Amino acid sequence: MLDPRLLRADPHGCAERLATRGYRLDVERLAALEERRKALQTRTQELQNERNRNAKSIGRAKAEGRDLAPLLAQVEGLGAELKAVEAELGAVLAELEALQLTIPNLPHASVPVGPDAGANREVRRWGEPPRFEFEARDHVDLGARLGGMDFEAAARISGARFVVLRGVLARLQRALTQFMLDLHTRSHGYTEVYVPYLVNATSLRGTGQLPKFEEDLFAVRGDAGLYLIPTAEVPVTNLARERIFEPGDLPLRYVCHTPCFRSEAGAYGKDTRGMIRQHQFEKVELVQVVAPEESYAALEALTDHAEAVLQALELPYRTVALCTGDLGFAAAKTYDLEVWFPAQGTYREISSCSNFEAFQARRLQARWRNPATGKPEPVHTLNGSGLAVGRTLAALLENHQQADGAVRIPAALRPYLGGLDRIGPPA
RNA sequence: GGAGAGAUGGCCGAGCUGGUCGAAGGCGCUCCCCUGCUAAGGGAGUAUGGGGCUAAACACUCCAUCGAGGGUUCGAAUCCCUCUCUCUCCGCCA
Repeated sequence: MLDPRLLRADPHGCAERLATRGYRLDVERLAALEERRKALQTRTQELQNERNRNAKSIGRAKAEGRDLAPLLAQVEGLGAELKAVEAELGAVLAELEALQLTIPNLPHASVPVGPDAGANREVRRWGEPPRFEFEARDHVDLGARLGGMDFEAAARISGARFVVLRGVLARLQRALTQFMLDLHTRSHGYTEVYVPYLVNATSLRGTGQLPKFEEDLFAVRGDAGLYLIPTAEVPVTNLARERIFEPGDLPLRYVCHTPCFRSEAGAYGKDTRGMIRQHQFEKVELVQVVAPEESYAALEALTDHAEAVLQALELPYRTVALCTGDLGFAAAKTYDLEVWFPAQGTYREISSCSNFEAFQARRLQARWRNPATGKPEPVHTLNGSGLAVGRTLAALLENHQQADGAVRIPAALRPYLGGLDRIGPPA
């Protein structure tokens, strides 16, 4: 949610900045609603004030034993009028809120302006794409040869876009997860958290998945109104909801491993092969809650933390600053990390690191007491994948494959696999 | 799953035979005074969100909030209904 005061004070400025990300802000509609809101709210409060004063004078009169009839006659009709105005105000506020909840965040000034992914700006590259003396296999082939990556079994059990891992590949996924958690907790100052995988609608509204992106979510049957988490971002960021932090409490740095569930409605036909786009995948997520003036330094640091995983795993990647048109709904600025996939001969997203500024914090009512003003003000929130484990597994298989179909295990990961330095097809 | 109890400000805790209660009292915290150190004592202040006013802020003022939502009433922390959560006992269970 944008700052309602800013939206009121400078709607055209907001509209201009939102236009760079392809969102058209209906300034007239907003102004009309705002005008009605102001009139109705003022009127409501006047009537409430009148009611309160009347009630008090009746109370006094009763205490003094005076006749209440004339006073009661005086307030007749006031209640009905108040009720009517309140109802109208409620409707306008609901409409205003519904509109505000669907307005995306303002892009930061440093975000390159452009209509789509084509305008994204590469900021750096790390590592050399491997050159093979043979035809590079993709992770699906490699997985099949190694044994233990079974899409057919998953389809039988659940349907398309699931995978069953067995044996060394299941262990490899677990090893990757452990490695990432250890790196972030030991070297990057994050605290590991364990959180619910089912969350309520309020939590999803807080981080921005609702109301706009309900079709991407799996809702759980029954009347509890719960959803499967699409990312750990939701429960972890909601740790800050309805809280007021003291300056000394910040920054909060959390790392969390969870499965993620995405319905990916409408995405069928794209990236259908392999573990790249699944309904269920593992992810290690980094979340930070920081004082506003720290947030852009925190974004750089958080991105470095995610990059450190790729470097330790010796996976070539590039870092891309998303342009205004490619930015996610809630983000003010985003760096995507794209890892090299040899079989496709291209870089593909494996992490997305974003600063949401106060956009989520305002929806969450996540605040800190700014020592400069002494008042509660929204914090800034950030998150990034550190990393998506399924895609990391796929990238690792593909980048470290050998001519014989075996896969080299990078040194950093070996302690998590009992010292194994390669995994090969069963003898 | 069954039975019962409860949810009040940063914390504890009164109020709950409806009226001057946004809420006693205590603790904590902040500021001031006093005290030649530490201790003790006196005074003032100390919730959150929103509206109006303002170029903005301060100040001022109004509204809302006593778990959430609805209802009764001129008036609800107090009465009624629904929901959520917490605690105790029993059962079940990884």
